[in-house]
Amino acid sequence: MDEALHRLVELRLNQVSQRYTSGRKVVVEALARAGRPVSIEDIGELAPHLPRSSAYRHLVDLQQCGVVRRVAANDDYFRFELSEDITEHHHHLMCTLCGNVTDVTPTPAFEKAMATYLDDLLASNGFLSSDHRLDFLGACVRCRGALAGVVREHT
Amino acid sequence: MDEALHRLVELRLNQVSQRYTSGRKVVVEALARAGRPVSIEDIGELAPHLPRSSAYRHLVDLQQCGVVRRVAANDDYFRFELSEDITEHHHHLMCTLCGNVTDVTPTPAFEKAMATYLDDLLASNGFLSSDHRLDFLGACVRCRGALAGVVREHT
DNA sequence: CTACTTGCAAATGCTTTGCAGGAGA
DNA sequence: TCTCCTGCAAAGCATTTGCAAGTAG
Repeated sequence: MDEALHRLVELRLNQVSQRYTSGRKVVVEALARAGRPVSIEDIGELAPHLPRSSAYRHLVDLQQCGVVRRVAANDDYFRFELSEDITEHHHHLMCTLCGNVTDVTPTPAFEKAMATYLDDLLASNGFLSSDHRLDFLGACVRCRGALAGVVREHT
Repeated sequence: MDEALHRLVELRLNQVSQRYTSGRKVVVEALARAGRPVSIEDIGELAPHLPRSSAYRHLVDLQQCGVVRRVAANDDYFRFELSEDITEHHHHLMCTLCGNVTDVTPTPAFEKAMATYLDDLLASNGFLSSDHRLDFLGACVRCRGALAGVVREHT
């Protein structure tokens, strides 16, 4: 299962004359295991022996060959995830309380509405979109639970 | 027209014991005139006499009182725009060729689909979203025209 | 007068890069 | 053996902050 992923990454790296080395593999595995956008900090924890400068460099290389996508979260740190043609198209739930990001897959009904909207944008603005990102900001279920506790105490 | 905006900003600043000074007014006017998310660089051009450190500080203050929202574009620079309760809810068209960002207002049909999707997210993930951002990445009409020219030349 | 503002210069901290040694094919 | 990769340390650069003078009310 992960074999297919590794082979795909190797192929894409080779296409730009680069090698799938152990350091790069570590990064890819960290992203695959996380299943959500991870920060450099996260990668530092998931791969303790990998120097930061190498992690940054691997991420740049993996972005250039289309394996990784950089995600701008609502805070000051970039996150990284496997690109959607490797995983699946998804949206992000960003908790503004704890900062964590979760993936969600859109419902068919919503995807249909999005497709229609894309057509509208091309017709009305001449804008041809190749990709989009939809991020929801709010409170995750954990933080909402914690908040409810606090509120209860104060009443 | 702009009078209402200025009064609103002054009110919000006063609520946190801050003053609506000329420097802050310059920033607000730059954002209002631009009508799209602007970078610090843009602000530097729109308000040449305002020091950067002051611009940054004003933006922080204006964010804290809910007048300004920071937008993470696809490149390395943050952009800033008036918050949606002052302007109107909108999405972004981000051109990956020239880097410019344009605002678009969603169609009623799409807004309806979005509302339904929000309900789904609460039901399925327990995530209560207070806000969302939808950015389209692609090629704007200008750049597409320029590209077409290049492609034509090469055939 | 007292509290908030502002400009300058210096600091901060994430991210990038030069370089020299190491490794894949 | 020729490229590409990697680690370290140093540099870059957008953004933040300390401080002292300025200003609003």
